[in-house]
Amino acid sequence: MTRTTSSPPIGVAVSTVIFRLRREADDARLELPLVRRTRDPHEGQWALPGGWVDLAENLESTASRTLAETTGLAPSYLEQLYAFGDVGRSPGRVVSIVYWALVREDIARATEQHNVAWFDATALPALAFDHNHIVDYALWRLRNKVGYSRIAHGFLPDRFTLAELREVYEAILGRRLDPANFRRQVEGSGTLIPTDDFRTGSHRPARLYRYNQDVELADRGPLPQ
Amino acid sequence: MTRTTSSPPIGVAVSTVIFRLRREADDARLELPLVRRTRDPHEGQWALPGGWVDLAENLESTASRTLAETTGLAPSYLEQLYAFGDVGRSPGRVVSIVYWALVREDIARATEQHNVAWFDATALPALAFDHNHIVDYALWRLRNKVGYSRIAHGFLPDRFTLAELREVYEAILGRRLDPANFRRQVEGSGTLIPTDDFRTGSHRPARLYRYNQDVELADRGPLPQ
DNA sequence: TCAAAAGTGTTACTCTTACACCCATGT
DNA sequence: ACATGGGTGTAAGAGTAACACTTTTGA
Repeated sequence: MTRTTSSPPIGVAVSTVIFRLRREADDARLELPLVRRTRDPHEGQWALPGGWVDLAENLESTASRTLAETTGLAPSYLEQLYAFGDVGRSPGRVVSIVYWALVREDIARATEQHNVAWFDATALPALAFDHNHIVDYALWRLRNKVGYSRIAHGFLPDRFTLAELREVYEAILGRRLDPANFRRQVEGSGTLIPTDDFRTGSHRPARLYRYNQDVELADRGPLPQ
Repeated sequence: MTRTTSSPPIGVAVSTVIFRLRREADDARLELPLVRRTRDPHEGQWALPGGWVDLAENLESTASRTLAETTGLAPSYLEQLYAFGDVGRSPGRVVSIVYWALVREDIARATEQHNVAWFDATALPALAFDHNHIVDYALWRLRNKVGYSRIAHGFLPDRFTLAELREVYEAILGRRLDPANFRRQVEGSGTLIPTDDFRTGSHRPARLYRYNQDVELADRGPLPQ
């Protein structure tokens, strides 16, 4: 198990699937940013943002850095997704550690960079490498995780109404939820703290809630790192 | 995002947490094989089996290979656990893609290799690198996964009694389960097919069951790769 | 016939789901 | 006043957990 440094090295890269929630007239949908490749392989095609891992940079730091470079934002949630390293997935043997992230910004901020565009996460074009596959897996993980953890709040500001929170769940899960039952479940979980303020809108004002920071509950296990 | 091949390369390794079930008088417990390191760093300490990834070898293949070299066995279950790549975890920057596996063998076969020993998974000595942490995470994942998938059968032969299956669950979860309720749950899931044979032992014979291969149910999502 | 595991029955309790209904506000 | 979303009540059904009970074998 000594490292024999003869053959050409394996490239280690990090890519990140970054989700944001785009609110529209009657519903909301998931979007993610893609970068147009300017060189081979797959020149001209859209790909996940990412980059090579610097020798003195942690994997998660690389994900945060490329995320900031692409969107100008800091993630409200960031987690490792999977390490993809099959021999044929890229010329010259590259192992990609893929992360997935949530960002809070709803409207496209100063994110208008060249060669970066946001796409509907459920209707993507043909991407470079195995990136379609990776996005599918990230979507599955997001939908799964929303069921047993509090990540939905990664899309929301500090204070929000129950209807806004429910809208996030509905966008992720792709189906409507009963407002009455949703309220009871989320109130019963103890993860929300009601504030004294209300969001006044077109009809009866709705109470604003914020997160209970103390409750790290059910975030599913010890962090691996 | 071009690969600048100036600095020394990042090493890419695979390690594997291999679980087996050791049956004893009244209960069963989880064990895993460790390898005694013969060089620095951490010479003399116990570590997870693993090795460098060959340039033409898939990550999962590397896990299978090192698993076979260590135990002489083929895994009945093999899944990626996590990619550990923090800067300080090993001298010289190494990214370890860690897998976890189940093997069927109950008794120690011809596994008696030099510098390889099996340890109680819940009472390990101080291991090399961050391997204690990795094992903890693998144990958490195993316990978690047994709740919603069929991996428990990775420890059992083709045909088995419900008591044997329950014993596996009890060893993994670390607590007793009600035989009556366990039977109903597992029978109701439709994953088991009863055979016409019975295991005759010290008391009333117990029916043998086998797996329903058709039901890939609830193995939780699309395979990432 | 007795101990012990195999297997069945029953009940209480929790959680989910569906949906009826009242409340409070802007227009 | 009324439409609309905020918020409460309630009851049926599914799933869980605890435990009493019957069955079948080897010793």
